[in-house]
Amino acid sequence: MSGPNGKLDDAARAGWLYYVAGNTQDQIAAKLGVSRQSAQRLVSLAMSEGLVKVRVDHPIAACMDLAGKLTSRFGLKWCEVAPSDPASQSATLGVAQACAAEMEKWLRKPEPVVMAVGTGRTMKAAVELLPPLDCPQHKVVSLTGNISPDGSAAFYNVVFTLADIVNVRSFPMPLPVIASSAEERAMLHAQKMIRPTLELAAAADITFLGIGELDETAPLFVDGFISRADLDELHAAGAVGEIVGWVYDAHGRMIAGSTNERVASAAIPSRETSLVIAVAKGARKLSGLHAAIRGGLVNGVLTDEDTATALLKLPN
Amino acid sequence: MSGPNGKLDDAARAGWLYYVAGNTQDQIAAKLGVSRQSAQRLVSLAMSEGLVKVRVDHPIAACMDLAGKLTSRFGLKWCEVAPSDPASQSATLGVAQACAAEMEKWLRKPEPVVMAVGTGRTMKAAVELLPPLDCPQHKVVSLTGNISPDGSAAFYNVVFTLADIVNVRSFPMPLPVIASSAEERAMLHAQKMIRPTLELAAAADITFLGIGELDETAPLFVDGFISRADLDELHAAGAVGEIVGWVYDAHGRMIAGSTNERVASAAIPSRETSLVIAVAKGARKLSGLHAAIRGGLVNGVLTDEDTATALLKLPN
DNA sequence: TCATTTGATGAGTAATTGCCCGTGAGCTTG
DNA sequence: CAAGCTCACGGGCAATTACTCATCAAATGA
Repeated sequence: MSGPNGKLDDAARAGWLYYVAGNTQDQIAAKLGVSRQSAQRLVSLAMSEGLVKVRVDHPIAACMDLAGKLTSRFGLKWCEVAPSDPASQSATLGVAQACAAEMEKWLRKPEPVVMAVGTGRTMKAAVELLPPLDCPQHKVVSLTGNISPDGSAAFYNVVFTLADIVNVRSFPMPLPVIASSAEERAMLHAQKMIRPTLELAAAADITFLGIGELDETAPLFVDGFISRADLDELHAAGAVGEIVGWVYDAHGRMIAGSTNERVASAAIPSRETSLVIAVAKGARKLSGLHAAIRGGLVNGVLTDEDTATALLKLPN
Repeated sequence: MSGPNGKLDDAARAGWLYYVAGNTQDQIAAKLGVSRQSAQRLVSLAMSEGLVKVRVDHPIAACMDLAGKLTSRFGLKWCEVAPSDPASQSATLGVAQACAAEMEKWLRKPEPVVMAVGTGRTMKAAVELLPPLDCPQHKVVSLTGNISPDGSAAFYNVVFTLADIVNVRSFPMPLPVIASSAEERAMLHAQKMIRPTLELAAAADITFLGIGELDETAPLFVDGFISRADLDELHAAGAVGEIVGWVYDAHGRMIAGSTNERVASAAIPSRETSLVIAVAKGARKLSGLHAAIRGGLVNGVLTDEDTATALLKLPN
């Protein structure tokens, strides 16, 4: 009767009665003829010995699992993985929805929050999914300029879109994305009207950023912010991705010189004081996302299952 | 975002965080940005929607499951199924251990208990597994006589064995198992010394009984309590099993006449006032056990996995 | 033999969970 | 448009569970 495994037998019994039959620990104690405390120990033992296995039958479960792995693997502060929807090959759908949900969560907080936002198609899609909200206590600041090279408003700048939907104090950055020279950038940033916005960006509590790829379809190039020569020069320097215009290599180190000397965007908010979330999915953004994570440019990730799986196969 | 399935997504998330990640409902509430109560509802929803599946990885789990099925199928008050140990083909091992454990549980109760015991190899094996106990508050009464046809003490009468190990007031029945005639039985039962024992048996709180098969190896026949002619007569009357000498048919109805008119054993205690547990396993005892259950001769069963599975395939 | 260690136990208590109920938003119906 | 209805929500509270601690008995070892 009382062998060394008699204990585990009882633990299994207790676990079964608790998790499968739904008994309370009091009932289990009565049925097993032990004290309630012992029943509790048995249930706990059954769990810690792995006798009880729980699985969640829902696509979300795999996502939660991947998010947990990414978090511990790359030392993230936050991570969420959206289901990859094989039905729609929309570049953004699942991730954008999740991003909108997370933004909404922050915007619904009663205490004032400073939210910084980057730019790009994914971000644009996300803010368009936001429901109308009234949150005058918050501030939303753009990290990038909103002026295209041709002088028009940059289409993928998202602060205006967001402000259309959400009643919030918004702070666009009335600058070009990339200045024509380092000197011009310095001059622009020295403007009285710009300083408060830059300071606000640096004080962000929460930051949502898109990742720009730097292949032939690089948004910076396609949208005309940088030239073919700039692109070639960046490639030569090992550039793999870009965040609000700042270009970095495969280790997440900023490229020295080149277009980075002229980027008019605010710096990425401190990962010490702000939760900085990269929102990106897809094979084309994989290396840029990976580099941003391993380089510590971001401390939060929002991506989809496929990309998360791919990330886990890459080195730290 | 908030589709009809958004709710289930959240429920799955909550269920995952709760059961897999081990978060408290407060933590889940914080992560999902809802109130604790809502988190509780989500966890509960995940469970009731079947999103969360729990399984216990232990031989015991299958036993608990079978026990539950037997209980509801045959309307039992109590049921336990011991694992079938393929390693040892001992006729009794697992079941006897479980029987000993259950007996011990009763004997450890502080309040006085009247325990009635039947006879047989399984019961004998069970009581031999009992640890020494001191419980003078209880009474153990034998339902069967302890005198063999040759006048010696019946070997498989278990009260003496039990009393050797456990310090308890024991009440053997100083009678033959089967009298030579109905008249002799009446006379024996009328004895002054026997009446209190019979009354005690009728007042049992808990009863443990073996099931006797009635094939060629019927214990009653092999041990010489009944003759070949008796056995043939019983077969002709449809007998399939025997409990403390009382022979019954496939529906659990007592055989009228024949040896039953001479059985000196006490009646099986009332299933209204006593928990009457049949302790039996094996294919040879299957029909006898099944008949005893469906006929309501017992309201508790202790058997092994194989026998339990076989029982479930038989009609009510 | 006796002191020490180890492990199990139950009391007490803090934390967590389950559930009832009033409230209010959103919807249907007259 | 008002009245009635449904239902999700969160406050509050009781039940349940988890954990800490002191105690005790068996095992161990000098």
